[in-house]
Amino acid sequence: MIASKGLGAAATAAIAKEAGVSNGSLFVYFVSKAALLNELYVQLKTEMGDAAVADLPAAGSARELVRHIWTRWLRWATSNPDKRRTLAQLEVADEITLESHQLVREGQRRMAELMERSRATGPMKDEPISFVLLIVGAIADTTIDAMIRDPDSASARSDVAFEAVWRVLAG
Amino acid sequence: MIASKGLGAAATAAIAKEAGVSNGSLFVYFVSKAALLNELYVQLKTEMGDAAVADLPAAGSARELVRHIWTRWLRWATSNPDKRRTLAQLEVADEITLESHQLVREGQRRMAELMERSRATGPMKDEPISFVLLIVGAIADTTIDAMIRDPDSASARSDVAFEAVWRVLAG
Amino acid sequence: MIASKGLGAAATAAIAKEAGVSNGSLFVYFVSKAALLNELYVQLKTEMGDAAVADLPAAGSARELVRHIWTRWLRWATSNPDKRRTLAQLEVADEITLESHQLVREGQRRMAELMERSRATGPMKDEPISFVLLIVGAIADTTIDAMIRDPDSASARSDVAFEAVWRVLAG
Amino acid sequence: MIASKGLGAAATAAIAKEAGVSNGSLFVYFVSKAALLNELYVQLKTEMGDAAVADLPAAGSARELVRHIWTRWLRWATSNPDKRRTLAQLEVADEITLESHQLVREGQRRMAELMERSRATGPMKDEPISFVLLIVGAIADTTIDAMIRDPDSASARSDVAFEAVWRVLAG
DNA sequence: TATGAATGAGGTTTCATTCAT
DNA sequence: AATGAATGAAACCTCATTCAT
Repeated sequence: MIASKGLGAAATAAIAKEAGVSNGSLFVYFVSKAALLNELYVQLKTEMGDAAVADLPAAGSARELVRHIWTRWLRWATSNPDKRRTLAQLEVADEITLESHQLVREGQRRMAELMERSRATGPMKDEPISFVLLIVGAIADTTIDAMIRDPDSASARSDVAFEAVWRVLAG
Repeated sequence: MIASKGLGAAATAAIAKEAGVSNGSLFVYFVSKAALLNELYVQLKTEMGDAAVADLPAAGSARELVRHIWTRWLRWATSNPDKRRTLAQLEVADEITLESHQLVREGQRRMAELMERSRATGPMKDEPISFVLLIVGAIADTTIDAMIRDPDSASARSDVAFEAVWRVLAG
Repeated sequence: MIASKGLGAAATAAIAKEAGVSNGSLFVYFVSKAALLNELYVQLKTEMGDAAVADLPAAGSARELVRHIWTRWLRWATSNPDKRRTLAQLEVADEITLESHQLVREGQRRMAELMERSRATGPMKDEPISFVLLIVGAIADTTIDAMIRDPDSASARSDVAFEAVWRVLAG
Repeated sequence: MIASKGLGAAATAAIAKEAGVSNGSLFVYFVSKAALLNELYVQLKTEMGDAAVADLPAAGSARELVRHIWTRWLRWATSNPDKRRTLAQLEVADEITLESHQLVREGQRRMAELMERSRATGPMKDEPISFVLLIVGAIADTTIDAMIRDPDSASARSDVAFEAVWRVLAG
């Protein structure tokens, strides 16, 4: 619902109906609409993070590992455009608390560690890792949007963007 | 108001009060709340674009010109954190029409031309210029946020991020 | 409320208060104010039509049957001056849709059939039945208003008006 | 404006614009919107009444005189459908004061006198003349509406309706 | 006298939340 | 635990009227 109509048009009554439960039941499980949104946000973000680091080989060069993550990340997003779009909306919603944002950052520690290795000797070696992660995330999101908008060039765009990311990280 | 409380909390009554006019007067000048937001969006975006390309020297290497833009751009954003935050909210608001987004894109043609020259021989030479612009914009926004969050390192962060952008564009 | 203050003064808030429910509850049962008015119109008009043809004897001359209807019709209207006044307002309200007007016409088919028989050999035999019905309705409404305005002469006026109607129909 | 959009959609601002004067000027000449509507009502009704009794021959049978009025009356209404429609709206508007309604009745004394002669020996001789006038007016309005709706049969309908009116009046 | 910007009360409608069943 | 009717605050918007110029 959020993906198609936007956050503003997602009334609790409509959400409950779509979920096949009654209006009141929604508030049995979520103390408020904000709580529901926060939980949804953390869950989607976690799912995305898990998808990105799934099947990560134990060994391999830093480039190979980042490439692995990059590919899974973008694949998840383009395979789940609704979830991706919902995430984009929730990311900037002011109902999402600081706690949720922090919780999510915890869940992406695995990815952070990998980035850490990749940029350790590169030109961004003195920046906070959180900043580096945000930069890479921003590029990824932009790439994903372009891929969804223009599926025919999706694969090529993903490759070019990965090279750009690698130049950012490793020079 | 939008900057501090978010778009959801910006009721027309509150906006009018803040502006020192009556509720009704607001609708004398803007046909609807959406119209107000769209006009605000276009105006802020135009102001930002103008600030970025102000005092652009007639000659100079592509790198110097992009550096010039980058500096002004980030300076405007960090000097006007409220406007920057408002813009970030409006960018994803669904009240903003396609027309406004297109109008804004027209206004940034100057920047687009410069980017065009910079990436013409680089690794992104075959991508649509709109995609390249979006990538650079995403990096800029992320950098701006970091600069506002941590003003002490703002200057250093801006420099490092510019180098990253240059690597993205020119290899 | 409509009867006493007019349609313009019947705010949904006032209607809800009068009905003993909250403002919001009104919109649980009626999708909009227009929907409420339309439903009210159809219901009142149906009630009036039903009252007019109630207890209609199976046999009898055309004149007797029309007289029967005339009497019941005027009795209903004078016994329910509020409903009658409301109906008069709704009849010309532009919130009432074409659908509602047509729906109402269906419901008065019984009356139409009787009129049909009455004017079949009279001077209006070549006019559309809808026109004949409207003429009779206009005379009835005018008579009802006069009866409400001056209750003492109500009975006499009803009789005289019926004779006039009969002259219109049957010559 | 009232004719086309209905009374509800005739805002003073729109009326002023249509009239080619400023918003404020309207209130220089009319103390309130209600005053404007009342004046319009009286004026239109007077115009209609005047049109009906224009060129009235000094002599002639009662039937001929009523026929004369009937013809002019319906001609005016069908030639000025906008005015007729406006009048229909104003007739039931609750902004129109009792004074205006009475004023109008004065203006129709000429017509009343004629009706008086026509029904003097007929079956409605004992009814108040105001009631008789209202009945005739109701039939006229219904006929006019039918004529506007179906211009092809307008002439025939006018004739048939006049005969009906005559039967009402003179038996 | 003419103007038109400013006003603010009032209208309809939405929706997160509650609570008796 | 599940329900869904009821709620009322708050949102957006309209418009008759005023008044300084």
